[in-house]
Amino acid sequence: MKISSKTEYALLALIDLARHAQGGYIKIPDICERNSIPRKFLEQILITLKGAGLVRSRRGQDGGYTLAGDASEISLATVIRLLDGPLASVSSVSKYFYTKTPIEQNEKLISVFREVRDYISNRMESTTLDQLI
Amino acid sequence: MKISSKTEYALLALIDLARHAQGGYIKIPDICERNSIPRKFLEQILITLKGAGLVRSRRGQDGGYTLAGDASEISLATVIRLLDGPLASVSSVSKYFYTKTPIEQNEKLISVFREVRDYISNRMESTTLDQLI
DNA sequence: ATAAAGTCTACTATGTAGATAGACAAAGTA
DNA sequence: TACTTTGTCTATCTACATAGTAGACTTTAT
Repeated sequence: MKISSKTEYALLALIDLARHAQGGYIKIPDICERNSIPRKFLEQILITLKGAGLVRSRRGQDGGYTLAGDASEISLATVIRLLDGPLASVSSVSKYFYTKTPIEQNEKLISVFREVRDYISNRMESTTLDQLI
Repeated sequence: MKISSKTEYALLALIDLARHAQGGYIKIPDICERNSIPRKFLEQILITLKGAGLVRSRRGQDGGYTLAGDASEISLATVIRLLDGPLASVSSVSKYFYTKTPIEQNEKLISVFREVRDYISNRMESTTLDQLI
């Protein structure tokens, strides 16, 4: 029922990039310092973000990171799913969602959690980076 | 962002007890069988529930468990908090909730998560066992 | 060439989830 | 009283995830 610090750092880093979008490529140490993120940890996170096409990078002097597209195209849901996996809030919700629910499972209980999951999903899907600058 | 199976089992067990409220004390093996819960695991969970005053127990022949009060007095929130801890969905939300938010923290980001946490909280607080039978 | 970046691979520590095992205690029943 | 049936307590275990750290390597601008 919580978000990992990996995801939290990823979001802070992306927002940092969005804020400094005009400044060209932003260096890892700058992002780290402004957001209190451990350097080596952020490196890994950025590589994941790059793999997903959310950011671009350049090496060497004047290198660094920058958003690959517009901040309005990146939702919280995208980032969370990338780093933390599915948003489901109870294991059965995702496990049995597409199959028949076992008789033992409580339909009403499942539906409460499904409702919560849908709310979270909508909220995260509809919030984009540009709204967080 | 998910509920542990411990909590899931606890809820299933409590609902089971609520369903069989007329039948006096319900035995652990019966609950296990009806809900596919590992026996020794459920034992521990029930002891926690008992410690919190949600259920009562009796040993020996005709022993077992029963709800301590009315099913309408037990909310999902109570059970989840008891077994999984706070409902907060991002570490900073609970960590900094009562203190000054560090400048590095993104106010808007925090408020999105706070909003989600509040929604979950309300939903879980207002859903009680008797609605799940 | 060289310095300043990012990149890749590996490792480690710590905690938590999800159990399992077995001795023990109480309560009812013959 | 002895026995059986139930819950209770304590200890232990394995697997995996989280949250990082270390260091050698590669690319690029000057």
